[in-house]
Amino acid sequence: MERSRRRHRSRGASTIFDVAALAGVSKSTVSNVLRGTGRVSDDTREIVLDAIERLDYRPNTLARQFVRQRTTILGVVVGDLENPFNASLAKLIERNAAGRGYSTMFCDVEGDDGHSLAGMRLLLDQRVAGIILLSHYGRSRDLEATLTAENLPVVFVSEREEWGDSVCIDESGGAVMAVEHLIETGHRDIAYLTIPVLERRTDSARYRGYKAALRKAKLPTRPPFRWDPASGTVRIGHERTQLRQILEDPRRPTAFFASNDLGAVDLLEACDSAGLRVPEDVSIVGFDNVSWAGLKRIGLTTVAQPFLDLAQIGVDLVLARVEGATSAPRHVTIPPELVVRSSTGAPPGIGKRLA
Amino acid sequence: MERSRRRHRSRGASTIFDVAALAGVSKSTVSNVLRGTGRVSDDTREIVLDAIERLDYRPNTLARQFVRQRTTILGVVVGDLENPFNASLAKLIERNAAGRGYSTMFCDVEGDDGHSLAGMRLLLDQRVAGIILLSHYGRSRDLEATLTAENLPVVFVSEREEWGDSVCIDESGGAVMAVEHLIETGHRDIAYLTIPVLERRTDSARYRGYKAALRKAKLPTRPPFRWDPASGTVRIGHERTQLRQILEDPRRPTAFFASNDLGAVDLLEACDSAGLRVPEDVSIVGFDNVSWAGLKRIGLTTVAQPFLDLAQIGVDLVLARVEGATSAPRHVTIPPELVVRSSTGAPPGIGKRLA
DNA sequence: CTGAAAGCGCTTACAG
DNA sequence: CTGAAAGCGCTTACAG
Repeated sequence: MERSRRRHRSRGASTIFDVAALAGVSKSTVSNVLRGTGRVSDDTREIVLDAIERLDYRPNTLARQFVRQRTTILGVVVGDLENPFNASLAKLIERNAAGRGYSTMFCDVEGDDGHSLAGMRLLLDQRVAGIILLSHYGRSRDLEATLTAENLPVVFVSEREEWGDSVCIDESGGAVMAVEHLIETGHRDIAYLTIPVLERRTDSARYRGYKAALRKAKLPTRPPFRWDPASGTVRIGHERTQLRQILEDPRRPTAFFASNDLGAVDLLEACDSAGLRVPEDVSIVGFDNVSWAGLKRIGLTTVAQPFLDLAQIGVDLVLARVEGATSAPRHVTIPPELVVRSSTGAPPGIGKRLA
Repeated sequence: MERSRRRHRSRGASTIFDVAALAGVSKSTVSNVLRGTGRVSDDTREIVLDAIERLDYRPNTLARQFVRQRTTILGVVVGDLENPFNASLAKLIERNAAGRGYSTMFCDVEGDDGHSLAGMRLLLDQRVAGIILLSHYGRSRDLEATLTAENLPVVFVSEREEWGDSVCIDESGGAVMAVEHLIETGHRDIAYLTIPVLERRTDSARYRGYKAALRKAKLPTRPPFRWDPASGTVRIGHERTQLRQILEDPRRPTAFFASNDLGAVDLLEACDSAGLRVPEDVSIVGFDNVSWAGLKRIGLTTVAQPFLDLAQIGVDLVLARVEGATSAPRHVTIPPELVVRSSTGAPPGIGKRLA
């Protein structure tokens, strides 16, 4: 009777009930076999597995997720999926998660907060098992409140916040590598140039590395050049000026360490249009090694983030917690790598001297 | 009694039961209010809505999806999420879907088929409401079988297959625009150059446009140059040669229409290293207008795909079907747009004549 | 217009 | 080791 009622289901996929009936056991036993709960005799297991195969049975994920009130979905919150840095990371995260049986649900929280929050709600309503945050641009307050309230595993990738796990490169160490490369190439006047999209904390760490490297070499540091490429304005301390003016000033730095590749390529273009040659007149180092940094026409020397490691460790961290770990937040730091290309070279003075 | 049993739930979120109790009505009525099923008196509705608000009740999505055996999740299958073309589209699709209350689940099916199929299984097991396919690189056979078996709404974005809805630009029309631009600039010997990643059908359409434009102008066409940038080999008909040789041959085409931007930028670099100036010696047009095509150092003239329209129409099409439409497959074509930058100019002969 | 009841396909104590 | 039963939080005919 129960059987006949059930048959008006649209899709004829078999259920745990069918398997139990065919195997001549109870649903509980089938369930135990399915979940590998040990207390099933080998004979019974055989019979059940056989029935499963004969019926081509696959457990209904929706039912399982419902009864467990937890899914095998990972939520990925990302500032801008189109940004090549995020796109590279997103892809690898998806691959890693899929390899471990988890689906990946994305939420692009760029732009206005209303949309972002609505998007986050969708993610939370779907009861994702955990959340991976990529460059969420710091609206961390609300997030923290919401996510800790839900008691959801959270990992920051390429970013660090104390209230969740995190994996990122040694940011200031990477900056040191960048600046030391410039110093070795002969530069003595190096500026740090940063753009608004960069997360504040990341920005400070990179600037810290910049200062450390110069101090170690007993060279002067400059305050950060805060550039808004859209308007062309640069803020240095309390002073405001145009990038153009800086570039046209003969006392300009001979090299720029840009806080990320997007800023670096914008600077590259600004140099081009100011008639400055890179690297003959100005050297530029970027940060991230986004996918187009290696285009020959760009040839950006940059600090590479090991995307594969970031993605893998990020997924590991969040899944460990999803699957039960309850340690204090773990913070993993991995080493960056300098990639030297054609945007750096000896400063003009040295160049002449050598010639 | 039922009440007390229920209270060992971990999260104290209120359920439809709580709302019903507080409002003094049945769960059915609450459900009717929630789903806007019309047969509820205004008074009752008021009371229920009030209770919902007081309890900060939000329906349990997992339960709803389970009982309906359908989710509000859209699956996006993509060849390579890191590819800037796909990344742009993916982002906009996510934004559009979220705006309409649907979450987006990604599956990157790049590379080996085993992983791809496993990824697809995850998507299907999650009972996504519909599927959006972006450049899935043609392993269409299995896909069609699987997806039609599941009777799932499917839309192809920037691609066309008869067995699902689709939205794409007028591919051959775009190619005509590209080639006519070259003709107008003075070129008489134009080649079509294509790379392996391009989907076959797209490739043919673009080549068709190439031929049409040249024939209309009564200019000679060439067979497609099939280039594999990895090896450097070009296949033209049955002949095999190296791109380098083609470029060094004085009888080389004065302009290349590359089948997409990735191929175009590779060609640009090949020209650079062969000592050919672009556009003085060789003109290049790409296709897609990926995010970095506009970098000044690249400056690729290209046929732009209107990403926003593609994403929006794609989501519209699949959701229409998700929400009940049952028409025959619909195929939407939208116009492309030529973006002229610095990679095209007059051919060498004309240049001299003008000088 | 409203409510009682069955059902979706699993998991999870609990008995035996 | 195995099974009967309750329960997860909704939706959906069906009666009234």
